[in-house]
Amino acid sequence: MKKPLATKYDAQSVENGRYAKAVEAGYFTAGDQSKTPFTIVIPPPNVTGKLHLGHAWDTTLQDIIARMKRMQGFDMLWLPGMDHAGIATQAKVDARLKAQGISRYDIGREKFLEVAWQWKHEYASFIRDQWAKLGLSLDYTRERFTLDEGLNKAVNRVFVDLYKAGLIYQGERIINWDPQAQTALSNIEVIHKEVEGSFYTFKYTVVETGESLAVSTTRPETMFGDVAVFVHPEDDRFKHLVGKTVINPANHQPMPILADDYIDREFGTGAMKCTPAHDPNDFTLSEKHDLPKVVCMNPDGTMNELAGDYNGLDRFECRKRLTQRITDEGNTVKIEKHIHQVGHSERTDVIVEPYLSKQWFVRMKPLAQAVLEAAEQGDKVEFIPDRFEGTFNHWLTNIEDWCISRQLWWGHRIPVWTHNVTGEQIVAEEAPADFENYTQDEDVLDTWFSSALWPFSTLGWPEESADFERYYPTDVLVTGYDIIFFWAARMVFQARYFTKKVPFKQALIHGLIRDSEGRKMSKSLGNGVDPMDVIDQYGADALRFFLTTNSAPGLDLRYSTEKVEASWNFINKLWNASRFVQMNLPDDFELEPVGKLKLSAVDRWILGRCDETITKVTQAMERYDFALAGSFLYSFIWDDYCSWFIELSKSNLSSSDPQTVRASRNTLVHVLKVILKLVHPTMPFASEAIYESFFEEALCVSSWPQPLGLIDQTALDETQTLISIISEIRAIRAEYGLKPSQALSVKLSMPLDTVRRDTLVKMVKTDVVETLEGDVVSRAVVGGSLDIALSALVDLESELQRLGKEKEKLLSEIARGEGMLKNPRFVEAAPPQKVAAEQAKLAEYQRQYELVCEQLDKLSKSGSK
RNA sequence: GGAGGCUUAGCUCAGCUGGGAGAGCAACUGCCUUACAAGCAGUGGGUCGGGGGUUCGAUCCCCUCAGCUUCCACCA
Repeated sequence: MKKPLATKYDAQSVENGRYAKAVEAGYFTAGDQSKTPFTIVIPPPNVTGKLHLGHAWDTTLQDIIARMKRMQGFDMLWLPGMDHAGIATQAKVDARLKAQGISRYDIGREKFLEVAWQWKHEYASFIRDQWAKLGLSLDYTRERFTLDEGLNKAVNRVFVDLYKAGLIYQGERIINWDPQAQTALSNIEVIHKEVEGSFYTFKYTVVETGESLAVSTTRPETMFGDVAVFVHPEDDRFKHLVGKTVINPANHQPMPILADDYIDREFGTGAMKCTPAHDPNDFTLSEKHDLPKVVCMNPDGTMNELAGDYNGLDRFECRKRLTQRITDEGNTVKIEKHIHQVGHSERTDVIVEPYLSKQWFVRMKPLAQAVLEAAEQGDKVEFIPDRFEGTFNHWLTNIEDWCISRQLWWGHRIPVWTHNVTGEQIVAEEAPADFENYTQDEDVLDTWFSSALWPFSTLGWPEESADFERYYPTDVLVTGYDIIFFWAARMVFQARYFTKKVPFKQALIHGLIRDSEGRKMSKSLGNGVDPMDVIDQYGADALRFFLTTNSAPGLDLRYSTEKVEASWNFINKLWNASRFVQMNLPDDFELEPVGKLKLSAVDRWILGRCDETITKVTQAMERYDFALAGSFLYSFIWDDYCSWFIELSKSNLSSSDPQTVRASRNTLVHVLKVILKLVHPTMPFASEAIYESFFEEALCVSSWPQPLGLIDQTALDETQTLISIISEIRAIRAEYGLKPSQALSVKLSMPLDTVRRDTLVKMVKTDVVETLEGDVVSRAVVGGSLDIALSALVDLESELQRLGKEKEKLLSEIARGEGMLKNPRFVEAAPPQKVAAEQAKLAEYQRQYELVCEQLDKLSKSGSK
């Protein structure tokens, strides 16, 4: 024995210090060229804060795969890293500066970036601490950051190549503008929320005729940017007005009435104001009709000089005052309540302003098309569950150009330089030699632009890199369905274009973690659970087991303290079972191959169950169905190993035959060893701690278990009979209120070898006799029946009642079985095994039925005596 | 307006390609049996959301209705 196990399972003491040792030993470092590589890149967490339960879930899934693959003999690379999270981090750093009374403009770009890097170092170290507490088997020798030098090279290469291929362009278009962060956003960074607003209808006076035209809007403040009013060309109400002029009630300026069949006659008043610089549809319309594009707001969401009196006023305040003024002037027709979807910034949550602005875009159609075409050829990512492939394809099919420039400082600076004098624009990976004559584009790229390159940029691309050659494409990506669009899809099209491959062969998609009432965990609700608190209380293993065995693939998971506790109980159970085994071994015990020992029936039985478990668990885990694997392990460990095998072994362990003792000890240890290997990926700390109290080698780099193939049906049947007898005796005791301490005598219809007989006596205080005096009660058990003297049970009436019920039940079972087997269409159509199984069941029911009838007969006679 | 998911025991959820409904927790009964009382042994509890269909057979496949939920979408 190597080290005795503590008498109590204490997660803290089991986990503390264990991780650092494994990292130092290099167990998680990839690179063994003799093995087949298996690669996972971590979805890089943002350096904005602490990891939440969602991260814990996501990374635990990856760790389980990594640990299993490593044990299965793969050269496992799990590459860690973090994301600079442009807008989010910049907002955090801004907030930190603000707390010191400084704005980023006070200190300037360079100084600001220093502060941001400082922030990054702090949070990176928090995150590494949390990874360690979770026990993630990451290869830190390859850790990357989305803003590090190598990744910057990759970003520049990609930008320049796409630009040269005409797939990146600069254009003046309507983009989603975040007036708080003062930056452009991509479409998916806009969250649409239902908002109750107003639907304003105002009177526009037609100059030529003096009549008034009613026009509706939800955003009156944009009226300062109006350039026309549109009606449908076929709309009889307005046909006569087309070509005439109306007065905009906001600024009293004249503008034309135009016709376009884009207008929906049914909607609103049928007349629409056109604001090209503040609405994407109006923009399109203005292009078609060659109208000016008038911007009436400043980047910070205040009105500009075009708003006259409202110059400098916040857009919403302007809306209020303008509406009041128009009403005062008698030009308001009506104001109705209106529930509609309004875009909010994902990061700052302010209402996004559609805004005309010059930005950089990625032309998405060709890139998406290439992915879809390759997929049709079968070269595609396998999504698990597969329904997410539909989500993914739908998005790619309906994709819009991607706005990639951000008016931020924290990020990859756009590699475009403009000559200070000539205005010549250079797009290049490196600054021009005479860079002092040029000015680099002030903007940075969307964070997701660099994240999209993560699976290959982290491996050294675009340099010739051994890691890239060996570990790319990666094997599986694990991520939540919420970032399929943001991240997974973008990695796929960038990889398709630049590496001609999918970046990962499989994508394992999981759901979102919710609170115990099914609500999303969020800061505003204050219902978030910090994984570190859970670990402090129950240990990382309990958290990991809970997270990964309590959900179906792709579905959300509700956090539940009770279930974490149940997970803890399970680990505790395993701990105690291990202690039992250890207590029954001599100090100099060395595990022998069990195949050569004098195995008892129960030894062989558990070895057979163990083989089965290895196969089922391995299969489930390879399909990433950890919930199923978990339930197999749970019942094998708790029910088969602890409740039955350990209990049944107690008599063998105290046997007078040294060979029986030896076989029993070795089987206990052998199966425990297998169990520890199988649970290790899910509960690395406790399994490793227990393992090292038995064996020298480190569990995490030991080999995955294989079935022994020693199963023989006889041993299984023999033990099943024993189990059945014990269960029946327990049930009888419970039914008749007999004390467990009260000895019973039973007569069996089948022979029982000495070993099993000893076990029976020891476990249920029951003697096996050849003959019983007086009336007996018979019960069917596996492989035969057992008799007990009626006198021992006292209560004849109860037994008769029970037999009556039993008879009813058996009759209905027999009727069902016969009905099925007499149906020629079942016998012909059903698979032969199924038919055979039904026949066997029927025979067994019939056997039991006869036994019950016999009993009833006998007992009712004796009752009437 | 499109697309997905969910509806199974009091609660939270499993149920793999259709072949007699399961787990954890909760409840009830009895046990300190020296690995574990955070435990052991035993028990009860479900017309698998409603209705139709396919099938010898449906929790599972198809249609339909209802409720909950998520994502996508430019309706002024």
